Amino acid sequence: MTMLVQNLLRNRQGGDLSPAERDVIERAVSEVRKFSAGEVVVQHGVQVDVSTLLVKGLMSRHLYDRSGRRHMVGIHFPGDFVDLHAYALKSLDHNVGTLTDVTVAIVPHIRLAQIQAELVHLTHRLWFLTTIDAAMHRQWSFRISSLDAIARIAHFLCETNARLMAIGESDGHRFMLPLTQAQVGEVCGLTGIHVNRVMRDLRDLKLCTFRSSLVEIHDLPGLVRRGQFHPAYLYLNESISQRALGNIREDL
Amino acid sequence: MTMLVQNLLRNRQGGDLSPAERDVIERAVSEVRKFSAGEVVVQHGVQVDVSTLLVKGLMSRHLYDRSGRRHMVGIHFPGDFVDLHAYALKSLDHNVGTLTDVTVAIVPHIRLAQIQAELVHLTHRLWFLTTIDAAMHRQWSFRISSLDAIARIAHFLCETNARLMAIGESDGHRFMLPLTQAQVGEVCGLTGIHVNRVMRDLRDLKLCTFRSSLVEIHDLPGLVRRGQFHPAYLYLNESISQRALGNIREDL
DNA sequence: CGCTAGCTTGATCTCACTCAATAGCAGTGG
DNA sequence: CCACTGCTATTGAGTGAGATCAAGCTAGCG
Repeated sequence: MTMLVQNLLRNRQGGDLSPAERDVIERAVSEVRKFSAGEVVVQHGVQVDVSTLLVKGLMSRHLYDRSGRRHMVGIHFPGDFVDLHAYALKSLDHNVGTLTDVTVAIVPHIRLAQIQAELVHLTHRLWFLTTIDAAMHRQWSFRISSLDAIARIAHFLCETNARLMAIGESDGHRFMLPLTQAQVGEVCGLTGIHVNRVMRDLRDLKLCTFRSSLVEIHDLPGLVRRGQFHPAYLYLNESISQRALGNIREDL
Repeated sequence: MTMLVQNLLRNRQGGDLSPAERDVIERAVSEVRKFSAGEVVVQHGVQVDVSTLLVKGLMSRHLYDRSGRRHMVGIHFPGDFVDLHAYALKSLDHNVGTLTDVTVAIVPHIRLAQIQAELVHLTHRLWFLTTIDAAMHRQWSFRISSLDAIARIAHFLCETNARLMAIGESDGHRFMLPLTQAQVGEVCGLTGIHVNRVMRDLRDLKLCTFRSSLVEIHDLPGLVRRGQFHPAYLYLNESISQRALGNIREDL
């Protein structure tokens, strides 16, 4: 009843989970936990036997370089099964932490194993989910290596808008994103200072603004174009994909 | 008997596939095909119902930016199940192509579905495989955003050495890598011209050389250090991991 | 033997980094 | 109530790694 899993696989290609499937996942949850902003939830290299489903708040995955600088390789929103891949990997190659205060649902791998043995379709859907991770990572590395600073941030904001739309946390033009400019820098491979200048440019270009954690997109098609954003890699359903591009919905 | 799958999951954590499991995969192969260098094997966005196991040669995954420049988001060696994730995704968000002449084994998804319904452990191992992809992507985006040009190439060469060691294609210090400098640039987010300068630097530093597709590593620990390489993300077994770092094997 | 692809080197340019300084704002405690 | 602290945002000046443009070189191959 707690609706812990209401956003899981919501608005993805392949259709929503059935109520029965949702229920299976919900019952696989052993515990609901809360963490504060800035905590480490999973340390890299440490063997784990549970996975973490994000219910509320923002989490990140990150690596550190030798000089101690953090680099985000993923960011997670409610409904994301943040480290489902730990079920297959046993230990992670990166750290998982919180960006805000969060609520998470803990799912023991032993219950995932039961699901895998009994429910082929649901297993397939969960597998699907972990491969979308990889798709996002591909896009992140594309973003960093091929786009200039303005386009990187534009691309990141378009992606975030699309993902939040899928879970009902963005109306397509406004959403909350409780990140500092420095953290956006960690995502996009830029310094916080440069993020600041780019945000000013985006404002001057009348594309979007980002003040006190509120992102307002004034010209979504323009932002999409500037960021070379194509939402195919998110494997969202057709309706959300179209809206993520700023197209008027002609269907319905 | 053709040993199409001899390198699949070889030397990974969790142990090799059993002969029976190997046999299951081998029998799931519907066809063996050959492609020439530079061909497109899977076009992004096109629905597919087979996956491709690389038997011989090199393949890549890549995206194009608006100006038509290609950016590699993955590179594949024999034993890699290149687009196994297509089983979960149905269509890909990127292109798959050949870098050299290749031989591949085609595995229809319908047979993977049978395996998934019947063989829980093998399914888990295949799932594991797709999540390693994601781990590599994370490392690639780390590499591009956090390392300078020399370190990026050092890191890439260390990774390649490790992966090729796992399948017996590198002795730990010498291996064939039939890529042009421009292609290495596509991998590392650099121009071919700059790759050339960096290769000269690596030569001058007595770390390694790369001539006519032959990589010779003269100082593996030095290369590892320069590239901030930690092979954990490849989930190789302990022995190969140690050798990939240039450590003398004390065990055995 | 000429063509083409890949390698090599030089000159110049530019985007984003670094360092530095200031301003705004929230929370904390005297 | 204000002083103090710490974090975030903002702007300026100088620097540098890698891009771009251009040209010459090398080697395999029809």
